Amino acid sequence: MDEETVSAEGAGQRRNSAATRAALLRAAHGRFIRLGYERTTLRDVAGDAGVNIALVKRYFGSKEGLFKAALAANPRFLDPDGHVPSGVAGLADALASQFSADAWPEFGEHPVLMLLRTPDEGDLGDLRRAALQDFARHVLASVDPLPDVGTTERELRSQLVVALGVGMAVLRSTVAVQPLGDAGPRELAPLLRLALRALLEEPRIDADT
Amino acid sequence: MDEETVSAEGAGQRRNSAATRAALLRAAHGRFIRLGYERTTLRDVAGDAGVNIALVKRYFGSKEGLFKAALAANPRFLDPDGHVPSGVAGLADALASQFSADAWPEFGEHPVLMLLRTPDEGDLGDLRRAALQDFARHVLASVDPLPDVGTTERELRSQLVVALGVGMAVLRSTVAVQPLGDAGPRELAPLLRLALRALLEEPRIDADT
DNA sequence: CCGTGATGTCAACAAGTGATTACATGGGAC
DNA sequence: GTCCCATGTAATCACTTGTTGACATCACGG
Repeated sequence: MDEETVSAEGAGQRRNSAATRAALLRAAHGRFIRLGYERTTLRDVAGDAGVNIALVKRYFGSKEGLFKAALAANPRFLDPDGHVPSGVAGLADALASQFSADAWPEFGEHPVLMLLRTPDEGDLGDLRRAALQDFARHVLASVDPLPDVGTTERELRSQLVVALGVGMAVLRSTVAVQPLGDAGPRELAPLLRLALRALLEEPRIDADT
Repeated sequence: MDEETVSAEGAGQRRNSAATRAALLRAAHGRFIRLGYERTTLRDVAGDAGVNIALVKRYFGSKEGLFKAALAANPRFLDPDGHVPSGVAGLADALASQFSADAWPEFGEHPVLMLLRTPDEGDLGDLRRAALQDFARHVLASVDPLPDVGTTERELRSQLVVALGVGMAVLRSTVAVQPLGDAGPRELAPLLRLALRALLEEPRIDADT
């Protein structure tokens, strides 16, 4: 892989624990997003950060501690600037821009991919489940509640929107299916508006075509 | 994990290369789907099949050969019985039944998950890209072509449908987000009809709400 | 200027991986 | 019955991984 992407030797400081820790965290964050937990090796992370591997233990205790720290530093979806988009159109625009090509250049891939490809064991599974449910909650908060729809179906609808986003991220990054892989917000947003308006604003279709 | 799930000692045959090969393949297929390529170890596969690990080399050459064989044995989506569903309603029903809980009991998870969590190196990436593009092609074949829509946008629309399916599989199996995780075809189908009708039959929304 | 704690380096370990080799054994051909 | 090859077994190799402890070195207060 490409090495020395981020280095701890930024300023003149030869020894700076905060900078070292930050470089390690940034390098790990990128690898966790692009490669997942298993395929990320501490030696590669330390190589990216330009730092000795033993410092992972010093600053994060273990690989799992490093992963949890990166997970805590993961950006929130749909409101990276702190504000929730309003209405289906705004939500579709936000999804389109965040899930299209060339978004998240600092990570190389969509940060939601960090939540997948994680061992199911222990509390890591709980952490990502919570993060994705939070994602769905943000979707729900962006639109007016549908009348005549129970809370369970409302959750289901919002989670289908999240599923659409997750699937887009996976197909774009991991598999690079075309033309979805290179699609930008201008091509995606109109279609996402279609799907989101149907999933979040239209009554269900029960019987026939 | 659970061991001895499938055994080569089915019949009285003490030595049967075909049975051994099949048991190995079935055990590997299940593990590849549930755990992905990396977390699947040949020792566990051989343990599941009740067979010595060296037989993997004999029958499949290597771990990658075993993976390719399992990938070739993967069921086709949307037409496991050979017939393509017709119309958006039929497509939604097929998606709902294949992507809801308790489908694919022989694998434990949705077979599409085998296509993800695969190293990008070499021809494995090409294989899964082809499989997913084939999936999208089946989606397109199930519906009447939209007038006034170019082929690129048509492909994009069908791939968004695939993204929805992939996202559902991921959220259901890997993350187990509720209520999507336990949703059955009866809850999913009406909502999928909404999304699919919008994505495949409605004209795009360009300007405002 | 020196000691003391923080910071970083080095070498090694145990566990687990896929791969490979030499050997044992069963069953059918003759 | 007796070869003989397909089939299966056991042991091991070379390698990578995360982890660890002992040691070196820098920074800074006294």
